[in-house]
Amino acid sequence: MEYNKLAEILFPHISKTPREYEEMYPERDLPEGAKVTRLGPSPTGFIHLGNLYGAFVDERLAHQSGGRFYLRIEDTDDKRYVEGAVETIINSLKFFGINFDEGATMDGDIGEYGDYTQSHRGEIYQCYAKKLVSEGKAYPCFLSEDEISEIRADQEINKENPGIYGVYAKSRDLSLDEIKSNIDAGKPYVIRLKSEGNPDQTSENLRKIHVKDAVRGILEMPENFQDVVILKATGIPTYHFAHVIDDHLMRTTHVVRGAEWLPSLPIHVELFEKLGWEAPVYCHTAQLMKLDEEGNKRKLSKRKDPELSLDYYRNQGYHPAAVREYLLTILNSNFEEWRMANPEAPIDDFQFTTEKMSNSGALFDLNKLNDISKDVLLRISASDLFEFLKSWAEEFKPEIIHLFNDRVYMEKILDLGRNEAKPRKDLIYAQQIIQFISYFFDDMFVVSEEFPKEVPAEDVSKILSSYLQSYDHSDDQSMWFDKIRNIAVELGYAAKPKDYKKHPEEYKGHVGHVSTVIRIALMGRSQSPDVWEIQQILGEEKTIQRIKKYI
RNA sequence: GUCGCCUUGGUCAAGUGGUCAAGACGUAGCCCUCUCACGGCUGAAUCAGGGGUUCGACUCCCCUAGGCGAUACCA
Repeated sequence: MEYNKLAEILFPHISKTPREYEEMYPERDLPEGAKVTRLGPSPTGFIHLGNLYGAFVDERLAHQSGGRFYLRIEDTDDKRYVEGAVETIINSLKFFGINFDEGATMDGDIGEYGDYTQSHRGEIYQCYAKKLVSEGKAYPCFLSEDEISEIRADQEINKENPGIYGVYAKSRDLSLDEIKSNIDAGKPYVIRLKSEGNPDQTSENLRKIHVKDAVRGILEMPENFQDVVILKATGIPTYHFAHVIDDHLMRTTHVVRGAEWLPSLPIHVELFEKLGWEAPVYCHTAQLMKLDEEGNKRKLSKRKDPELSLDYYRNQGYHPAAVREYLLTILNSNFEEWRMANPEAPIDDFQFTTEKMSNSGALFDLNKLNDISKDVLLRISASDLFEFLKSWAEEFKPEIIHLFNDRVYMEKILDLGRNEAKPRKDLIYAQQIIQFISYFFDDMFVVSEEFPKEVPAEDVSKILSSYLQSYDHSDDQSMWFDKIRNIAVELGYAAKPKDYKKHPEEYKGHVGHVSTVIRIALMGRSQSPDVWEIQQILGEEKTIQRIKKYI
């Protein structure tokens, strides 16, 4: 067989040589140890927490080592393409602090290793397919869909491995003339790898390959024996081929991808070998899981889990720093420890390592996110928090944008109780924060709770009118509370809850019940931060106004 | 079915032959306290099962089970 002739017949339009591409995309000039990583989303327009999780690994690996992190659009499956998806991907990741150094952008490519969109790289893939054909390492396969399903049916009956290999690779041995006449007859074909693997997986001489994985250590797997498709009938490459070509030519050093790729790793290893290239370091990360209705762990799914879409967190108004911090705690088991030792340190000071990554899938834990978020928000100034909430409201809750008209007022509210030795941690995410502080604004103020049952109706008005009478906005906190104690005692309530607990028969209730009445009148709810502090923010006028409504 | 990966409390997990098996979230109780939050203290709760190897196994080996994934001209 004259493979060179075959290659010319199949790829007459390919004039560039592999060598030219090698020169076009030379080794990167980066410092020792610098890592080059990439994110390769398919443009379905949907990204979830799992994508962010992976992107974060890429980003840290590259930027921690002084390397490069680029975005490559993997759109070899035109059926999945969604308009505007690239923009969504870039924006969402940017919001969560993932920035690319090069690759596809909304305004075209940035960087020397493009094109960064796979559908624009047809000639490159075909050039290398041509090379493989010319070396007898790949061949055109004319098997139709029907023929392939027949083969599969046979294999199932015979309990053999499914796929195109060995004797089932019927197009392997076609002569040049047969191929020519097939092509002239207009028969569609794909290009398959001519695998040298041994299909007999059970035999003694089954060959194993060993691959170093930065997360999982040395992996031992059976070699590939499938004549996998590398170029589809359309001339577009499959993922396998595109991955190998692109990550070589773009000089990727570390390939971070989900563990679902583990089973196809042998294919990639054989492709790298056949092309004479060194494979990158693989980092197969565990998948983020979720609990399904039956209580089983399940990989995050794009269709089934819209609530794990990144948009969900933006909608709820989680601060990106909180999401990053959460992701890092599940990404690296020693992060939490580090954070406790370095509560104020910027997150980028943490040395992320692939070795500390877990290799079993973590369940997403909203409780933990919320807990982390409280601490993260505490470290953000009221001024920054104001900006964050305002831009969140502009996007997701325009009807409350007027709350941000009075910046001084809002910042005081956000800072309430945050500057003490034991600061309050009330704030978690925007949606929750707005609800939490709603009573500061007349148009959102509603009385949603009953007065305590210990306080009869006539006492409510007595308490509130005494309170109003004695109210002095300039009282300090202890003067203010002494007055409440006095009101309580005068009306037959215990000055201290402990007294009431000891002798419940002697009192109607205790000072806590009395102050709850005031709290409900002012805030509409029985639970809130310190009343005196709230009044100071609310101002004298609004405070008196709200009490007066009850008299 | 076959192949691969994984398996410590409800969740995230430390642990690499000898530990009373860390810690965090959650949870229960107590303390602080005018409510809530914060903070502090205390508690309940884990090595999937079975075989080996060893003086000794969460740690090494084998088997089983379970979970997840792959088995496409999807990625």
